Formats: sequence, C-alpha cells, structure tokens
Amino acid sequence: MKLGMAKADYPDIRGLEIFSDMGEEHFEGLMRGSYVQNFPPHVDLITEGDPSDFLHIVLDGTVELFAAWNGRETSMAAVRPVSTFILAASIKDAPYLMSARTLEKSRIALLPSQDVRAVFDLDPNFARSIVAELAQCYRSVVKNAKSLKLRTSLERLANYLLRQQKRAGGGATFELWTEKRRMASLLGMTPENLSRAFKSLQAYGVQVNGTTVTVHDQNDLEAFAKPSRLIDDYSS
Amino acid sequence: MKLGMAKADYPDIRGLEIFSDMGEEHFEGLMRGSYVQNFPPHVDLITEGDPSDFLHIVLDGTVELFAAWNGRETSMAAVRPVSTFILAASIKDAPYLMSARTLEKSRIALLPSQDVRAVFDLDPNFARSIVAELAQCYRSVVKNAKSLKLRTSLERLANYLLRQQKRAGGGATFELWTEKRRMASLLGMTPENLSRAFKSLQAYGVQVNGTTVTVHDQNDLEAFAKPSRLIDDYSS
DNA sequence: CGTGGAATTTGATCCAGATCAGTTTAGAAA
DNA sequence: TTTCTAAACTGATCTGGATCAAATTCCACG
Repeated sequence: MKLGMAKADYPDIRGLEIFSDMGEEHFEGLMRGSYVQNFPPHVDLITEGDPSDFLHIVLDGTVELFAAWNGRETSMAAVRPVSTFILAASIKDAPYLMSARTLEKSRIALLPSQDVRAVFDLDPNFARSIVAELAQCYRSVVKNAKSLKLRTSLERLANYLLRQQKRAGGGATFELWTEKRRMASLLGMTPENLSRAFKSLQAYGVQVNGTTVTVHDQNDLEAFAKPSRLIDDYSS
Repeated sequence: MKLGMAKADYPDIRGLEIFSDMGEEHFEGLMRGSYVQNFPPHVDLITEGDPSDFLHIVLDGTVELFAAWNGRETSMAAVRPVSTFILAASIKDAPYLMSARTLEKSRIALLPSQDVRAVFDLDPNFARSIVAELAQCYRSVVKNAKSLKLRTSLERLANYLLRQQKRAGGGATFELWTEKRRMASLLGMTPENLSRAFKSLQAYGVQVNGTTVTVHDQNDLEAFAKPSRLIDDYSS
C-alpha cells in the first residue's frame, strides 16, 4: 500500500539539485503523491515498453538501465546517486525505452509522472532544473554513441578506465564498481573480449587484479586512449 | 551584418510547434535577436567543441550532424524540417558535441541561445515545448544506441529501409534521400559493406536500383528486420 | 572449512565487417 | 555529346571481435 512519502524523507529530497530551488508549496504538493522505497539488489524496477507512471530518482545504490531486442540484451547505462532516470518518458508520457534493475541495495524516490508534468507548468525553477537534467542525459547518450561509432573496443575500455580513475579521485589505483561481464556489455563487447582487452592494455602500463586497477604509466595510457572533452567528460 | 529576422518570416516561424502557443510579446522578443538564413549545400554550420551561441532550426533542406575523433568521422543524424538541433547545448550553455553541415540548400533559423534561455524562464508554454522537443531528441539517440548495440549491420539496414519506406508513404517503391556513403556512415558501416548488405537483402525481396528501392515482399523483409516500436518508431 | 555454481580467464576457431585494389557507373561540367 | 571526377560496386584479403569449449578462480552458503 502506497501512503505517500514519509515526512522524514522530505529534507533529504529537498536537498537534491532538482528540488532545491522550487517553491515550498509546489514541493509539498509533489511529495504528497510520492514515496521513497528501498529495494534489494537485482530487482527489476521497470520494463521497456511499459507506460511511464513514475519519475524515478536514485538516492542510494546503483541502477542499471538495459535494453533487449530479438533475444539479445545490452547494458545501456548505470545510474548512480543522485540522478533521475526515465525522465524523458515521464515528460512525454511515452513508454519506457529501457528497462531498469537495481544492482545493489538501493533507495529510490518515485514521483508520479503526472504530478511532475503539472508542477513543471507551475514552477519555472523546477522546470529549469528538469530541463537541465534532461539536457545532461541527452548529452551523455550522444557521447556514448560517439564512443561506440568512433572507437574500437580497446579504445573504449582505455577511456572508460581513465574516467573511472578520475571519478575515484585520480590516484594510480582504483576499484571497478561492478562485475566485468556488466562492464563488457556497457562497453559493447563480450566478457571474453574484455578479459583480452585488459591484457592488451598491459602494454600501456595497466594492471588488473580482480577488481583493482593500477595505472602504472598515466601518460602512456592517455597517449593511447586520447580522451576527449567531447566524449569523456560526463560533467559537461 | 545581422539585422534580426525579417517580419515576413514571422508567420512562418510562429506556425512551428515550438512557438505556436507562446505569448505574443515573448515571441516578438525572441524574434528580435533572431534571423533566418539560406545556405547552399555542403556548408559547415557549426563545429563540435565551439560554444553554442545559437539554437538552430531547420526550416527547409537537410542538415547532417556528424562527429569526429582521432582522424575518424561518423555521421550521427540527419535533421529535417521542422526540427531544432543542438538544443541541449543551447540550454546548458555547453559546447556543441556534434558538428553540422547542410546537405542540400537549406533555410535555417538562428535564435540566440541566451534569449532562448531567458524566454524559457518567462513563458511556461514555450518551456513545455522546448522540453518536449528535447525529450524527443533524447529518445531518438537512445533508439539509435540500441540499434547499434543490439543489431548487426544487415539488421540495421533492413529496419532503416522499413522506416524510410513508411516515411515515404508506405508504398513498395521509394527513393533514398542521400548518397549511400552517408547512409553507410549513419548506419555505422562502410560504403563497401552497405553495397554488399543491399545484395544480401535481395534474399528478402529487396531490390535497389540507383536510389530507388523496391520492397517486393513486405512480410519477408519485416520477418527478417523485426522492427520494434521501441527502436524504430521515431514518432514516439 | 569445504562445496557448488557462477564469473572469469584462456585457447581455438569462426565470422562479420574493414581494408585494399581495382573496375564500373553516374552525374556534372565543358 | 564528350570528358572528368566522384561515387558505387566487386573481388580478394585481413582482422577485430564473437563464439565455442574448457580450465580456473572466486565467492556465497551450508
């Protein structure tokens, strides 16, 4: 039974960039129909093709977006706090293009799409936040498509590692956040191939031990990967 | 010398979905700094990485979006009337992720990004239109990424032809709108391979003669292509 | 602490698609 | 028309990456 969001969660949500500068009464209105839920790992949240009843926001944990066709499946993205997903479907009131599942124990806010659209019309600040988030999502997919079309799988992996390294603080050693099979799918390759790709990157000073990656020669790896602001900088 | 848009163009623009239900004074304000320009074929309009000073709207003709990295280049999309391009960059005031060039003689409206952002805040109707357009763009790229990751080049071509056929009215015979080399790049394959792919599709009743395509056995082709609403329906 | 099952790795082979090299065709300009 | 050039096609070959088939490692769980 859905009883709306617990008041205790309000400050948490209110602090998110998307909600921080909207009017108080609009915020309250939006929260009344919304709720926060905890999910165990490996739970399907939405299925592609279904109508988009809720805008989802990952507060904690990790959610994987994936898609299937003709018996094949591919990982499209990993969503990490604090981000929305299926925003575009919510806004257009169109069916989901991707499925979603939790990868780890996750805390997720669910806002009725209808309410989101209504408040969008009422609150210009909220509208601006929504459109900024959507533009961000758009640009991420474009970057991903560029990576797929312009790079070999080895180049994609090299740049992926550089991005992960940066996200982990920039040190020479960092941890991979997920199983390699999932990484492989995300990068558009098979697990077998990913394993071999890691080996190939040894030539550029990359060492992998379980989930621990060490970049021994930053310059060498970067010279090979040739990271580009227009593909690999996910902050702009 | 930019002198703003000719009044004569106003009704034309006003009729576009994005502008049709915004306030009159907001429309006038937006138009004052904007203009419409005619471009010959094969003219570069924008270059990836540049700051996004203008929101572009294709009124007539065709514009190709493409991207380059490390000496390679790929076609990302074809923009046809009436659509915007680089909307996300305009809104975020971020650099373009793709370059654009005209493919044929084109008429294009240019609206200063700054003004677009300003009017977005003032006019909820305009805001709603912008966000709908942006969501549409997002979903298109996601569909494209799904196609790239889930399908072989032959399957991509088959579905591409089915989409073109539908766009042309659904008849058995229709024309390809561009050179095959560009089609190949758009579909993520080489021209040589596209040529061979066309040959392979003969087995499913597809005949190509120059730019004229005939689908002799619709069912056969569709059985092979397995078009999906969640990948191939660009209207939702 | 051992055990069962999945994830990963490794090796062998296969295949889709790229590349290279040449030929043919088509369209634009003279 | 004729000529010129770029596009398109064709054939031969190569290669990145997939697939298939083990072997091995890693954990989660009893």
